[in-house]
Amino acid sequence: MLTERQRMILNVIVDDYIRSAEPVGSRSISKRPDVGYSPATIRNEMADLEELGFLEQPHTSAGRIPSHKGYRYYVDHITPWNSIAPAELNTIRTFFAEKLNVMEQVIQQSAMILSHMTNYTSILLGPEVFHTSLRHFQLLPLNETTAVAIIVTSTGQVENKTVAIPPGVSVSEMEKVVNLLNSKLVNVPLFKLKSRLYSEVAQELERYTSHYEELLIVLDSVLDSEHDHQVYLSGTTNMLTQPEFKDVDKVKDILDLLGETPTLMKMMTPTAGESGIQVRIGTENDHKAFANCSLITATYSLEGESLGTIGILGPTRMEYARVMSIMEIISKDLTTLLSHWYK
Amino acid sequence: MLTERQRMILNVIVDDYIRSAEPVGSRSISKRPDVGYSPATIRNEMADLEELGFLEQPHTSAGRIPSHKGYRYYVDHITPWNSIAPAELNTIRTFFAEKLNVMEQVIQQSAMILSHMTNYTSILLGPEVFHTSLRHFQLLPLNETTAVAIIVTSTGQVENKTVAIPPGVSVSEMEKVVNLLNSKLVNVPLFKLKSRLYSEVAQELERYTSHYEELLIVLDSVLDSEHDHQVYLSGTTNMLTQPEFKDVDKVKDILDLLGETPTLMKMMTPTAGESGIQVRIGTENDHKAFANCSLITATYSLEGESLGTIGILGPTRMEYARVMSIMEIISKDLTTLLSHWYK
DNA sequence: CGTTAGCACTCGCAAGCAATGAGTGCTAAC
DNA sequence: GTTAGCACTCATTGCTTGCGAGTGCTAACG
Repeated sequence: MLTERQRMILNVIVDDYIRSAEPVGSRSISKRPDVGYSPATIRNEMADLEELGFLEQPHTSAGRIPSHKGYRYYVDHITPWNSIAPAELNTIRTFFAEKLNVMEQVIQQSAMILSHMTNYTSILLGPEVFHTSLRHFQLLPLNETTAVAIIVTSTGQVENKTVAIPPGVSVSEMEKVVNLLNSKLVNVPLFKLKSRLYSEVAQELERYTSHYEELLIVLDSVLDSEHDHQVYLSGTTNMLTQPEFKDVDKVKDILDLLGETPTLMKMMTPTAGESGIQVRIGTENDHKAFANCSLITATYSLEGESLGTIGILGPTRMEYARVMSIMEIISKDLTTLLSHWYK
Repeated sequence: MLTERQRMILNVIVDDYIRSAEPVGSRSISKRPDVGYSPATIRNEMADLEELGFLEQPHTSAGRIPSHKGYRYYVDHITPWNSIAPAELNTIRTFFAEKLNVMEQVIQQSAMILSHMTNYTSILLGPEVFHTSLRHFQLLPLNETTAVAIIVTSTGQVENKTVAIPPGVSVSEMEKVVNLLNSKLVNVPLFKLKSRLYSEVAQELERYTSHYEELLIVLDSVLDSEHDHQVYLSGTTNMLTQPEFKDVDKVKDILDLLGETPTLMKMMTPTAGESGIQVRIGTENDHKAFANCSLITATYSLEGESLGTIGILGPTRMEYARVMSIMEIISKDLTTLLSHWYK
C-alpha cells in the first residue's frame, strides 16, 4: 500500500515529531543525512501521504504532523525494538533481583519504575479477582460489638473489614461459623464467594445458629469487600510536562479521569483474546478526555493465565518504540518473578 | 492599630478579591451600598493600608490586592463564622449519621466531603501511631515457606505483612511464639513495640525455640511495618480550576509536593501546644511551592488527645470564613464519632 | 478638619498592522 | 523520476496606538 520511500518518510516524520512536538517540514527532512532527496520530492510524497490520511496539516504553510492513522501505521510497523540503553535495562534487572516479598510492594514499585523511566504516567492493575481464590478466612473479635474479618487470598493478599457482631451471638457460635466458612469456601475464586455463600453455606448455617439471618447479612457484606482498590498510579503529574497539555483545562479532564478507579479498571482490563502489547492511540480510547493520549498496555501472568495489566499513558506523540520495549521487559520480568514465588 | 474604617475597607477588599480574583479598585468599593464614602476617600485609606503593608498593587494603575499580612489580619479578625448554609450543614450531618464502622472509610469519606464542599484540595491525616496500641497479633501460614503476619490496632486498623518462615520452624513453634507475643505486647503503643520486643520478649523466646535468631529478625521486620501510609488526599485536581494556577509549571510543583507523603505528614503534624484551627498563609508554609497557597488545618481527637489532622489546601485567595466553619464542624463531628465508637 | 470633586498621570491590555520566515503547491527544466 | 525556482499562505513577532481602569494630588467645600 505504501512505497518503501513513503514508509521511510512517514517514519522520519513520526520520529521527529515525537522528539520536537512541532510540525515537521520538508526541508528539515531533506537535510537528514540518511535521506537523499530534495525538499521538493519530500513535499510530493508528503502530499500523497496526507491524501492517504497518514499525515495532517495544522494549517496551510505549516509542516505535517502524523494523524492517528499515521501513528497506527508507525506502531504496527515498528521493527526491532532497540532503543533501550543497557544501563536502563540494568535498572530494571537490579530492581527485580531485589528481594521483594509483598505483592503489593512489587506492583507499586513497578509503577514507579515505569513512570520514572518513561516520564509518562503509569497505571498498574493488580492481580485480578478472577484468578485469585480464598486461602483462609478469619474473624477476630475486637470487643463485644465489633470484629475484624480477615480474608487471605491465594496470592498472599490480605483484605480486612470491620463488622458489627449481631447482638446475642456468642464466641463459640462465631467460631463454628468461621470453621464452616473455611471448610466450604477455601479455594473458591473470590468472585464466586458470594454465590457460594448462598448455595453451599446458607443451609448449613441455619442448623448451627439461631441468628441465621443477621449473620448472613454480615457475611454477605464481608465477602462483598471491594477487591478493586488495586489500581496503582505513578507519575500522574508527568502529564503536565508535556507541551500539548500546557492548557490546564484539558489536563484537568485527564487527571480527573485518572482519579476514577472504576474507569481505569475498565480501561485496563484486556479485551478477551488479546495478549501481548496493546496500543490504543487517541480516539481509540473510548474516553473523550484521552483523545490526545495513547495508552500502551501489557499483561503479566502466572502459569499462562494473565493476572494483571501494566500500562503507560502519554500523549499521542509518545515514544512508542522505547515505551514498548520497556513494557515488554517489565511485563516479562513480573511474570517470571511471580512464577518463582508461587512455585 | 487600624481605624474602624480601615478595617472595614480591608475586609471589603479581601472579600471582593476572594470572589473575583481580580484587583479591587476604589470605585467598586465606593459603589457598595454599605460603604458611604467616595472613591477619593477610599483611595486615601487604601494608600495608608498599603503603606502599612496590608495591601499590594500588582502594578500602578491597578486596584489593590491583599498582601499576606492583609490576609493574616483578615483571618485573625474573622468574627462570627456564618457563611455556611443549613443545607450544607445537613450534608455533613447526614454523612456522620451514616453507619460507618471502619476508621479508614470514615477518613477517606471525610476527605471527599471536604474537597467537594470547598472545591479545594483536602488532606487528612489518619490516627497517629502515638495513640494507638496493639490489640492482637496473628500469624497465618500461607504455605511451607511464607506466612502473613497480621496486626490489629486498638483503633481497629489492620496491617499485614508477608514474611518468610525460617526453615525448620514447626507450626507448633510458631503458635507458641504468637501466644508469647500476644501475652507480652497487647496494649503496648505501636511505636514502643520494637523496643519491647527486645526488652521483654527476646529472652523468653530463647527458651521456647532453637531458631531464636532467625525468628527475632522476622519479628523485628514485622513490627517495623510502616504505619505511615495514612495520608488521604481528595480533590487534588481542584487546584487546576483556580485562575491563579492556570500556569501549568506552578501547579506541577504543587501536585508533585502533594504526592510526597512524608512531606505532607510533616506539614500536617500539629506544632506542639497548638490546637483548634490553624491557618498558614502563603510563605508561612515553609515550602516554596506553596508560596501562593494557604493551608487550613484542624485536629480531631479522642479523650482530649489529638488523634489526627484534617486540612484544606487552596490558593491564598481562599474563602477563609467558609472553609474554617466547615473544618470546625467536621473536626468536631469526627471527634464525637470517634468517642462514641470507643466508649 | 475630614471629605469630596476634579484632573493629570500611569500603565496594562487589546486592536491593528507590517515585516518575517517557515513551509507549501505548482510548473518547468534537468 | 527528480529537482530548482517561484509565487503564495499564514502563524508568529514586534510595534504602535488608543482605551480605560485606576491612582495620587490638590483645591474646594461643609
